Amino acid sequence: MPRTTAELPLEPVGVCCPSGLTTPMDRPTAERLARLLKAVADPARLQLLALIKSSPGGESCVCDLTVPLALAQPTVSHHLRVLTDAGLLTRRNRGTWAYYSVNEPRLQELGALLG
Amino acid sequence: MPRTTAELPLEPVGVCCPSGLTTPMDRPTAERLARLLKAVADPARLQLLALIKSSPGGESCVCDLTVPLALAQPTVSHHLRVLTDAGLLTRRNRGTWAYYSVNEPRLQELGALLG
DNA sequence: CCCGTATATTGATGGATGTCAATACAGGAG
DNA sequence: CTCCTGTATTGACATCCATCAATATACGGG
Repeated sequence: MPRTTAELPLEPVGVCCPSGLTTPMDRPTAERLARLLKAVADPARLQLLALIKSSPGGESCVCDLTVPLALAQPTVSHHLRVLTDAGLLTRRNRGTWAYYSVNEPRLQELGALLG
Repeated sequence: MPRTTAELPLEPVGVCCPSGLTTPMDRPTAERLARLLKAVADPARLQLLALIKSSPGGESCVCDLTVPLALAQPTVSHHLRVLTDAGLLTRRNRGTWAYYSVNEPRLQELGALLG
């Protein structure tokens, strides 16, 4: 994956399609939504979302996440990037630390897609 | 993937964890949920769910799905199997035909997980 | 019993992806 | 400027996965 710069955040769910898969879906739309769902469909990333969301202030820095996930720091950074590129996390730098928080409206849009 | 027999349907979402990722999640739980989400995180399978759900009677046979998906029949059968193994589709045989319908409560559980 | 149709399974293949070690980058302390 | 610490990126590797052609299985009709 030769990507030198951050990916554009994917577009929101709601603009493209009705909730609940109530209508046939064309391929391009399905591919966009699948990319978004793939961002969530990973055990480490689910744990990250749950951890960040349930941590005090609703945000965590990378160093607080590697231990509970039992993964190497670059791996955690990778997952955080995938979630951020999907628009599900927001990064905020404070000094040397990078704090991530969950973009909840975005998550809810994804959930509404299925339900 | 040497699988000679159909997989057990995965357990429902609700039994394992609160809605909305409001609490830290252990690895085994995260892996179960990720497997479930992976079943949906594919363009062809999203199209299948939308197509089946919006077809008359809420069910379709394989032969009605290959053309709109523009995929070979074995590929469609494969995706239907993945969704069925995840408990998101139900198969009902009528003569030579296999009719699939969406297990909507199951889908809603998945949606509630995120929202 | 044999054929045609509908569906499922197998095997092979190219491409995506999760993981880590090594390295690069950035900011603060001294 | 120079170290140290926290984070991001690169490169490599193993595994997974979507896809199709070929084949197998199942069912109904004649």
